[in-house]
Amino acid sequence: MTTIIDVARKAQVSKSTVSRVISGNGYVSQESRKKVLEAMEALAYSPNLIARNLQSGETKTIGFLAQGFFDPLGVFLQSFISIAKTYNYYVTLYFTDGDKKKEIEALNQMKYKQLDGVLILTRANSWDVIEPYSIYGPISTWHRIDSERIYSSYVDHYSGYLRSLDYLFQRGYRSIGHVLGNAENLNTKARMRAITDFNNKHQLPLEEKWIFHDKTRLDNGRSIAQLWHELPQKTDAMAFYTDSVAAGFISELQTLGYSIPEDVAVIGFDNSEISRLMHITTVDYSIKHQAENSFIYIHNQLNQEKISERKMSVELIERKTVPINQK
Amino acid sequence: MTTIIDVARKAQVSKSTVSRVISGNGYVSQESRKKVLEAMEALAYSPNLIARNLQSGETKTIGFLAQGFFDPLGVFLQSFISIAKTYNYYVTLYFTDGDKKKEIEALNQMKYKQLDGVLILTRANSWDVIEPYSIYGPISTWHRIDSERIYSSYVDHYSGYLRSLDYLFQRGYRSIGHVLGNAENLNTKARMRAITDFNNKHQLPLEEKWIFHDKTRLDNGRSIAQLWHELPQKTDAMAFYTDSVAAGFISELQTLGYSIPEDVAVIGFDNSEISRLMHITTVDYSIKHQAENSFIYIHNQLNQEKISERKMSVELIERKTVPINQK
DNA sequence: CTGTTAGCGCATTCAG
DNA sequence: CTGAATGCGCTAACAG
Repeated sequence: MTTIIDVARKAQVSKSTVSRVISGNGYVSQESRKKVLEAMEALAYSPNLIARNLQSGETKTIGFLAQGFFDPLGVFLQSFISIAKTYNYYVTLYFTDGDKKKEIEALNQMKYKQLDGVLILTRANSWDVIEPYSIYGPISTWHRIDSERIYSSYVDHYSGYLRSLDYLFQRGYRSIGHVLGNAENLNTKARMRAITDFNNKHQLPLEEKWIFHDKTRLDNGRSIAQLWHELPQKTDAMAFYTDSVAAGFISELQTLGYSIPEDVAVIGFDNSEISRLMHITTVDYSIKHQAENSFIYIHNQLNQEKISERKMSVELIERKTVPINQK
Repeated sequence: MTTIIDVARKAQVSKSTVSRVISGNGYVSQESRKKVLEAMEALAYSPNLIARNLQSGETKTIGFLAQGFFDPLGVFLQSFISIAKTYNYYVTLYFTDGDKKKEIEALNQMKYKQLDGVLILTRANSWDVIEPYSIYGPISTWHRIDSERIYSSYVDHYSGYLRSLDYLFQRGYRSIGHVLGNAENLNTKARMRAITDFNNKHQLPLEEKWIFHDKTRLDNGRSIAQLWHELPQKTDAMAFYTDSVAAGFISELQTLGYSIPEDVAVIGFDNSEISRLMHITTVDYSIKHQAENSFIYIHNQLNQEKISERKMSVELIERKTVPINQK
């Protein structure tokens, strides 16, 4: 392996001079520069970034934590990596499988100086446990949390969900079921408020048994389909907190012999690829921008030059799973 | 930041002793060990991994290169990360967007000592360009290539595809269209051979216009649906090289007013989540095992202790898009 | 069993 | 404009 010293020797200069031409810091005469460049070329020299990292104290890499693979992750990840690359950051992935220890290990990589910052897509530990790690480096997430120390690129799920419900109402649906995420999640709470306000506005009763909590997300809505199937009095529409779960719900109901949307209308959330493929009406809230903002926060904490945040937006995407109600 | 020296000072020993208790190499008396452990605790010391990496010359991280996000990537990635973690490796992701320069940059990270090895899921450059980088570290891929220097965890696409075609034949289909990947890809060539042999065996004519090459993969089969729609004489079945393209094909045909499988039967490949959701009959060839084998190769190149490879298998998954042909 | 010494490869003072 | 010296934090070889 050729090092800076080999280059220096070959170019007949000191290694500091070589270092200067590589980094571009400091003055170097044309002549010296030329000699160094030639020597580098001749020796096929390439810098050892570990050494540079040790010196600078940073690795230019950001950890991306998620429990595992689920649908919106793809879009988020791709946008995140893309913007990170633009600003010369790398992204390393940690799947925790919901294991708290694994998550802590990943968080600790900041302490060990392996990671400059961390993005949490889906967490395993409670925020109280995670928060203290922010002393080792910036942490951001797309979940809605109230914290001074963790950035949240959340969108307004209250109004987003209300948008879905109003749309169902306009199209003639009155008995609406809800599939929400983990009850402790603030996004879920925002949706719960939307449900309450929606029911009050339209004088609809709140049916507790029509609210489902999909805690695991693992079976992608299949179990929810079973529960719906066993419902004595079925809803004529179902609103979901995420497309992949809506997709699994539809898929399973079809297996059980139902037709969608004839037997039940479905509205998703995320506008992910699966919703496009399965013609599911959904809500787009720009995961891309969220990913970018999450990165921007981390970047701005780490660097002097600041990037400005992207604007968020929410949009309803009409497809085929919410026709006008004929019943 | 507290370093090994602070700990040594506090514990009243030399830094080598501290290093010994951390790494577990060499002998340390109970007494010294105890003092060191206490000091570490008291100072909340944690090792700087960059320094360790500089010393060892490796980073324990593997680059995962892909053009961008597409369906089977999720399963592959998850399995890959999972096994990598088991052997204490990290995975950093590089999306090339099909840009050759970006891919080279990523490959160069091995030269810069930032990456110990590289997995290529989908490439941008030709293999001839990629191969020389193997001098900097092990490279593996799931594509089928003939190379001494790049490992290929491919499965036998010839027999896998023949399996699909025989299944279609058994179920009564005689006019079969094919959607294949890039024509230069060896997997594609294997499938072409399967088509030829299949046609010969059953005395079916080879219809060139029924063979489609999906070069981009970007629109997920939508354009193929258009082409099929414009076919003067339509096939009664379509076989695909990957599920996501089959899914897009179905989705687009539905938009055009067709019914699947009534108007055309569809068989996919990969057994990915999307095929399960959309009830697409497909072939499972254990992406998980491929991911594991890809990692195992890299690991074995890098380490003394060898892990043994996983066995591969191919299995047909019957779902709803290939009913018995009634026509 | 332990301390001293010498690097790993590079960047950055500080003189000159 | 350039070289010598120092250090980033840790590991490993070598004496003792």
